[in-house]
Amino acid sequence: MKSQNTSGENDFFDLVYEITKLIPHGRVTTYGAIARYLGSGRSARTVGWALNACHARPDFIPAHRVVNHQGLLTGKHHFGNSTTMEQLLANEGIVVENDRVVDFREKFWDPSAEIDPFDLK
DNA sequence: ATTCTGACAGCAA
DNA sequence: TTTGCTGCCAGAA
Repeated sequence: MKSQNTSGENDFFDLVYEITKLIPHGRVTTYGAIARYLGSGRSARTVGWALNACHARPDFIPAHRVVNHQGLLTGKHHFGNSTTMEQLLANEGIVVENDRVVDFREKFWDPSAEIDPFDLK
């Protein structure tokens, strides 16, 4: 049965959306980090698949803050124009050089490490 | 129902 | 070191 979760939705997709919306302004994370936080670990592809459907969501999903583990804007092509994602990141102070987030490691925001249980309640 | 693809990531050679 | 294959989950044909 589908039990309701106090943190949000139980659906993998919705979970991805929730986490993505929790990404701080000016920070980025990776598909694998989200998947890992969800407990799936290697289901990073599903995270990307969920974000692919984020446009179908009424809520704004800052999917531009989600990149692959290299810091590459692999999904930029899904923002309509290839430059939209880069523009959004640049708007947040994130410098994108050659489709890659500059100082990605500094900008990286790991949900499983940064989110405290107190912040979730 | 089966097969393939997809905004990834990890591991083997 | 780089390259390639496999695993993962969900949806479309």
